[in-house]
Amino acid sequence: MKFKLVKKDKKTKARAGVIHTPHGDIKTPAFSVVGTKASVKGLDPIDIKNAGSEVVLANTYHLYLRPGVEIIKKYGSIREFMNWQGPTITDSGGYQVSYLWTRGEEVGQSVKITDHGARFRSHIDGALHEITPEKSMQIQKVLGADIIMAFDQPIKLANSVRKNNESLRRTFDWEERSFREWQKLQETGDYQALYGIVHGGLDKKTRKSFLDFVLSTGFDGIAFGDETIGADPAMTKKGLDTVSDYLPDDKPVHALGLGGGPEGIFVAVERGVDTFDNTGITRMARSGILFINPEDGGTIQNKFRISIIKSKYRGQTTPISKNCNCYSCKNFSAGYMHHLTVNGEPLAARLNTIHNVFFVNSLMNKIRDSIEKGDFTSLKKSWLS
RNA sequence: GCCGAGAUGGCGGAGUGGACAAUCGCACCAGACUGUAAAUCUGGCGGCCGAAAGGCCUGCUUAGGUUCGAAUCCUAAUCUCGGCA
Repeated sequence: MKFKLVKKDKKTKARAGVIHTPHGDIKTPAFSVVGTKASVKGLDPIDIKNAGSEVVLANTYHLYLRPGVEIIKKYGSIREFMNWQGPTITDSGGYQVSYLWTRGEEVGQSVKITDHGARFRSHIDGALHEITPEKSMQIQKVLGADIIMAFDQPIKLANSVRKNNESLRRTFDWEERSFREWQKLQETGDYQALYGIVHGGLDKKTRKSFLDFVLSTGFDGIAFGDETIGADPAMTKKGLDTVSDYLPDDKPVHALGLGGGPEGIFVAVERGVDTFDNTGITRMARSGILFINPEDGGTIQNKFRISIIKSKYRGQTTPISKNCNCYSCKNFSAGYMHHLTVNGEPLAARLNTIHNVFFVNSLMNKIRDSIEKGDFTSLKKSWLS
């Protein structure tokens, strides 16, 4: 993998670049669409490509449980398994084993995390499993993504300081072990870039020491995780501001689970984020929340989105947006999309997802163009003011 | 025409003397969605006032009646469904 910076914005830390991977280039800033179980729900690889996506992010935890590494081995990698030709990323599964259960009653029963690793029960059949940093790397080697993540344990702001400090200490150790195991595994096969994850929440000192650790260890890229990067743009701002001054030019930066829609994207990009993934964009599509740009009435207040299930769209003969060039808007009316969504037709998931993914990819293209032309700030103004 | 069953909120359907403005489901309305256990989840849903707690009004086909009290019991009417002619 090689990251090449094309242009840096003068007023902000936004940057345009290219990530060269063994399976294609990713022009940055870019959105990595999420295909957790080697599938972007509702889309096939042609749809994904036509919606403008260059990279897909899958998940170690889910694919390890199903179909399992032995099955993926038969295909070669998730690329062959899902027939996606382009670059891929896998998340390490650290996030999943730590926090997948916190919504249920089984908190503390289904997962036990020690310095050695995470023992947990499968959400599918209850079987006991363990993922260690080494094992996460081994699984990700089989999955064969171009970019892989170190095994970590995200903190939660609601947790006690003591618990979070333990997670942070453990994550340093886990990431170092991930790195050592990864070095061994890269002796064969296609090169997989390993990103180290910078934790620390809103604490500048911790963030900085994590960043220093990631840079000095020799990871190929930098990832930001935890909830401060999540849904709230104001929080994302604070979280990224802790270390955005220290990001190097020669390492790509990924925001894991960046939320907040267009606003969150601008916040992240102007702080040096090159790639990000997000599940809401595709998940919201399936429940009928669709993005619209400023020309169609998108604002910070409405979060640049509409709900296609609202009765006002019943019978509308025009598309969601006349300005949108996505397959759905070019071929179908808003009234038909409303009808499909209200009725839970499988086609609704596809058309809605295509729209949202295309929308975000288009925004990323506009952002990239504006950085190259030197007018990123005015683009941002036209969206956020 | 006769015999039998029934009529509850936009719909389906509970409740069969007081805890009922009425379980629940659907529909509808509003909201949420971070490295996806999510085609998911949450809230509202007779009217009026209130941020809420709560208060007032109207209400279980219609008209009477019994009762301290009726969606629930009685009488009649209307309508619907099933069976027989």
